[in-house]
Amino acid sequence: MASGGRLTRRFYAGETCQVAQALLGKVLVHVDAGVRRAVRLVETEAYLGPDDRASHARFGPTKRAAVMFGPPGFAYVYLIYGLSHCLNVVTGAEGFPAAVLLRAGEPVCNTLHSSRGPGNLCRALGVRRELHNGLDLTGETLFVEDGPPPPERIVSSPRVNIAYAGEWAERPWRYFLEGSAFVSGPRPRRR
DNA sequence: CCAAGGATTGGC
DNA sequence: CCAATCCTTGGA
Repeated sequence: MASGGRLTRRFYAGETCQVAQALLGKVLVHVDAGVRRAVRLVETEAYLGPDDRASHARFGPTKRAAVMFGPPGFAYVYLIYGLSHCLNVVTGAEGFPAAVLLRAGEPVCNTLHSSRGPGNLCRALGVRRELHNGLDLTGETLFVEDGPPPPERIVSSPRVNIAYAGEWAERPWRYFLEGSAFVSGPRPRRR
């Protein structure tokens, strides 16, 4: 596909951990009332399947998590701690609940705020649950643009703030670009 | 119906 | 370190 074009549903339908890594270096865009707000993604996390004890899908297709059970390429946006919105992209096959949490990006254009951390990333782009949850990411409002592979090395680590998930907390399903100053939380040297 | 707690953040 | 703040979930 042409570099710079929007990612297709086929892209999001891929295996979740691969999609999480493939999103790094790509550009997340929100066309906000005609204003293009964008960041280059530098940190993601995979939430994989109904058995993942860290995933919102662990309780089944509840009202909140229903989007994760739907087709790939849609936005799952939720409110956490009554304060922060978090943006995920639904991945994998329809019926299998999986998503990639977009945790941080480096500012590209018209950002409203720091984009370091999942709540901040949403604030930077003007993404909110009431506006964007369930939105089709192959549309023209909120989408990710394809591009060349990032020059930085991709590093993995356990996911952040999911200690409650028992042994699932150990899975190295957090991915980020090594050396990026825009990555949130703990930054291991390498893996 | 009610209690508990969270895929976070920013301030002390 | 810890409170903010509200929504979601599970259990009575």
